[in-house]
Amino acid sequence: MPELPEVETVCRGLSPVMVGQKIAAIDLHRAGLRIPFPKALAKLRGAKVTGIARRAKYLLLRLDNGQTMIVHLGMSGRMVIHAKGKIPEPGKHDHMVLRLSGGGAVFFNDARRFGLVDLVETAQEEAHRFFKALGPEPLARSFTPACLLQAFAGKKIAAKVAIMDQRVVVGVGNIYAAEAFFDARIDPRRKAGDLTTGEIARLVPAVKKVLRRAIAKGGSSLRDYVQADGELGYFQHHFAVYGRNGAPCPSCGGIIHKIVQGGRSTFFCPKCQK
DNA sequence: ATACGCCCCTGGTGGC
DNA sequence: TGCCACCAGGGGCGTA
Repeated sequence: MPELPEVETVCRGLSPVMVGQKIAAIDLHRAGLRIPFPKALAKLRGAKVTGIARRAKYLLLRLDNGQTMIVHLGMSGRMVIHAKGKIPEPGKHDHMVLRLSGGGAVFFNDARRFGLVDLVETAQEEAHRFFKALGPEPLARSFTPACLLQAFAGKKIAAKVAIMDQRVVVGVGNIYAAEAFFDARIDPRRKAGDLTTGEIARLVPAVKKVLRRAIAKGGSSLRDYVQADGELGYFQHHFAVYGRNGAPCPSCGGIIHKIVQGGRSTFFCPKCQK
């Protein structure tokens, strides 16, 4: 159930395994996930992976045929690396198997099937229906307080719901939204358009901080994970508020509350976050 | 344009 | 031990 830091970790873990390798075969074990698997996947045999990038929570596998394979892990997707000679039979939820020229394989496993795989001409990537409306990357320099202030202007929805809108800024999921609002000491129930310049100036660095910290943690755990079982991107986090309803606030010792916003759980400290 | 609810799907967990 | 309700970190899309 990856958020941006997990996807970034998967991206970094997959790179040394896949970049420079050719796709020897792609095995599909069902018709598709959230969207049908593109027919053209079958034609990728022999294409070389030239790089792996991330946009929002999408993994982008750059190929030397001018195309990019887009992979989204959804809520439960995993990429599992199997070394040459140690490739098991695909299991129930291993929907796509990428076999590499070096003899290894990468399994895309997704129990809930909210993930997706698509194929796009790299040159036309920006115009892809999933990408054309995306906001800035949260860790990019272009994501500034001025930028968020403008995006929030006039919005009547709760600020925490708004920060998860991919048109405002990409990749801020439910966990890190909660953590960022706690870090910035802002009540997640506040209307987005009501946040002051000063609050926005706290929120933007808070978003960057919680994401950077999680990515750093993922990176440090990467080697162990690959060695353990090939599964990428899942590591132990420590959260200040997420999932801690009823527990003491790490700052004031008060009780962390849980509410529902936009159908998702929000955790916050009413004493610290105003 | 904005806001909101729905839906895709399976598995883990906790209560009874 | 079994059953079952409930919950889960995403995000596109339809409707008002």
